Amino acid sequence: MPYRRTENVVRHLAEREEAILAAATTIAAEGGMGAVQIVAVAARAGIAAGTLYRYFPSKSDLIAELVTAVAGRELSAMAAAGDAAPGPLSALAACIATFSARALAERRLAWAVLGEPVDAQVDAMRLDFRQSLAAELEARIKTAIEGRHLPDLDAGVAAPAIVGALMEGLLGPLAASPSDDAGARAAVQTATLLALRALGVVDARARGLVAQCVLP
Amino acid sequence: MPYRRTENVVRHLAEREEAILAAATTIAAEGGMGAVQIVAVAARAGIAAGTLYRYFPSKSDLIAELVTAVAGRELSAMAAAGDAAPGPLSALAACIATFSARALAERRLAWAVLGEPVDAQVDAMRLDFRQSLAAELEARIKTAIEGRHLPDLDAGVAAPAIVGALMEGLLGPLAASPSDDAGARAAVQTATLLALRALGVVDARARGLVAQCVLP
DNA sequence: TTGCAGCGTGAATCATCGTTCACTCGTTCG
DNA sequence: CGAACGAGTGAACGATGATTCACGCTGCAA
Repeated sequence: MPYRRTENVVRHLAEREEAILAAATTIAAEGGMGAVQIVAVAARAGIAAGTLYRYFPSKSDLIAELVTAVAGRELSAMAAAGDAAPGPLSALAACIATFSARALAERRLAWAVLGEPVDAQVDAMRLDFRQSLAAELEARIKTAIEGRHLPDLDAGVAAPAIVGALMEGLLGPLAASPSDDAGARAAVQTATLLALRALGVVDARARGLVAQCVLP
Repeated sequence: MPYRRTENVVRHLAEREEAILAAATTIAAEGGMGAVQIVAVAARAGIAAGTLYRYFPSKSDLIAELVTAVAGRELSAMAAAGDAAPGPLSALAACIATFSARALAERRLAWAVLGEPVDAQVDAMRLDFRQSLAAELEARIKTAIEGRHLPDLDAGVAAPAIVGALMEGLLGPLAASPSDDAGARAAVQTATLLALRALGVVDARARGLVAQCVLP
């Protein structure tokens, strides 16, 4: 029974899978989803195209893991920021600001994973991410409504709308890319302010809700 | 000098070009941009693939004309609705509500032309459309700010954000599709309300701003 | 040291589509 | 009524990119 899974072998395999995923992520962050091609990823990871298929059964699976990883990281950060906030409204504000700030910090990657045009097969996975983002917001919006912190409104429309607004207002090709850190911060604050006001918070800025955010 | 452009010939050519464009639009409205393929469009128009190239130099040009046609129609409707309104705020409300209502009425086509993932070459044209939408809104937002109808805010972020919010909140795959006319109207009103509040209008509903819209 | 499991390889293959082109045939003009 | 023009055709081509596979090589096991 030769070639048992030694420590060494296992580690090597895991490292290589990690390297492939990292290569794919880097390429996505540099050139968008369109640039994530098997040969390119393999080359970046220092292996041949065929080798990649020893680790991922198909390109779709590779992309799925990539999206899942990024989404998981972002969703946790967002949830953590929300949970750390003192009340429903500041939780919402923290979620929105955190998501915005982190997305803006890795703008290209965020856009690749969230909104950039790709083929349909790949798109299905990103849908989950947007769905989860919207779900997280929707839950917090509903909580705030129940606690009378927000006026009654259709959270099912509002949550996706906020996701879309942040995507298009901060990440998409229409958005002006902030040149420096201060500009980015200002954009995040503007976006947060817009989102909170949309939900019916009239004096978000005065309450100091827009300043919160957790950076990567 | 044979084969001069007779009335008949000219009309025939124009009709055929129109038919091709109509076929492409229908296919886009049914199956999204991905389904707009040369052979499929040609078949739907009742001609051969090669014939299509007598009318459009490339697929990109075909898509460009398709997007331009739809965009022009929608932008005019939006501008008209805005111009007919009595003041800057109701103009904004009318623009947003009109766009939303018309987009929702042809949801699949609107999404295909505005947001649906496709390849990069095609995407450039849709960018113009989103750009124009944002520009129209931005101008009206600035007017309203100058007239002190809105608080000071960064219109360059707000306008794309609203476009994104409407796209994602009403058209995108996350949005629940309204089953009936009343549901659609409610969704449009919710979206309009959110957008106006985001801009700083605190009592949009009370002022009756959200009821306006011009249907197709 | 030797045998062999299984990783690594990368050229070949397959699939998808946009685009072309040599040819047919209906229409127009003299 | 022909001759010529040019619309129409659709199979073939080309480009791109994912996926496969037969073979070489590495490094565990005995």
